[in-house]
Amino acid sequence: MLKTSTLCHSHDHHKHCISQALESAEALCTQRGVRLTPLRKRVLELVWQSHKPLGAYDILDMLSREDGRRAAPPTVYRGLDFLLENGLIHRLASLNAYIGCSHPEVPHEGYFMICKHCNNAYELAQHSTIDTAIAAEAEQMGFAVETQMVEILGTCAACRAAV
Amino acid sequence: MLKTSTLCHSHDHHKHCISQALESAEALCTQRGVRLTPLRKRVLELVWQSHKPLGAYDILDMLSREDGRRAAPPTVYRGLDFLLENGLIHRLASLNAYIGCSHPEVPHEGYFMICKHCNNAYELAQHSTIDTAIAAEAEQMGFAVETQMVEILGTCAACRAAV
DNA sequence: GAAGAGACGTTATTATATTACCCTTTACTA
DNA sequence: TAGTAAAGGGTAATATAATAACGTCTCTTC
Repeated sequence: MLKTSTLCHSHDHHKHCISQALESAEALCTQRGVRLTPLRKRVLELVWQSHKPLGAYDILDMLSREDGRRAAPPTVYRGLDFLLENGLIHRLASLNAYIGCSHPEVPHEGYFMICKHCNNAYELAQHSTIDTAIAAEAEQMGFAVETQMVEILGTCAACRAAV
Repeated sequence: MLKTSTLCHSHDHHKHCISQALESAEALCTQRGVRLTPLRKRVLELVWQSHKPLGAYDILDMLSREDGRRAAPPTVYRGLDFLLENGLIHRLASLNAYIGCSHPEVPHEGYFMICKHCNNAYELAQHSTIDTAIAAEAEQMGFAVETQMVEILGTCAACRAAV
């Protein structure tokens, strides 16, 4: 039942990946009656340009470079907040970083395996056994779950092989 | 199989709890040949004074108040680093906060349920079903786990009852 | 076209964490 | 027991992450 976000193996695939994400973001926003403004779209695009988690200030630098003038933090954080609220990206608390969500249609928490070597973050599918386990433990404690943070750091299969 | 850290229900119990923690910290450090210096001990004590996660700058303020003079950040962070390395406290990434570990004898990752209302953090026992689930998923991906971060935010049983 | 809401620019500030430098204390070893 | 290396910790400065407060512009809606 394990499913990871599809990683891109080529430049073309990656481009496809980004445009796919933007397209479905547009559709979702339209459907929900919220506005995917140019700024928000640009932030989303920047986040997707890497499959690796990106810091807010990284995005800020990219924006600034594009524009010439220096963008200010609230500009980026507003974009990120909107995208988070709409489930289009996830925040990785352990890295203070943000990453595109591969399945924004269904609101969900992100479970991640993060490789310390290549920095890729693999999003685990919802309804994994982890999900079940957490729900069960919470139930047992009488704890009402609101937000979950599951971030596993280590070495991915590819990097282990590459030693 | 669920076990939470014992919460203190009275002032006396709490005092007992702190001295217990300090005692076992002393023992562990001696056994490991590392030094639980006065500063480190003081930081540990401050962390334990609350069962709620405490920010580094909260600790800094407490230290400063005790001393009269203003302590500087590295003072606290060095203490926290030592305590983290020796498994005497855990760091909660989602809150940028630190909390005493109730079972420092066995090195382990912390799994936490954090109540948004009372701010208590309940540490789940190792070998919980969550543990098993994560190991299984990692295994399946060929991912070598190093560090885990499981932080569940919500409302604890006591606070739910208290509505 | 006036009122109100939403988006975003701008400046400043707060919160969290680290670096670099230097001196003292501790522990080891000859 | 003197010499020395390593560890501990004070201090100032800086880096990184996030928010607050306020103003303006552009829509919609009446």
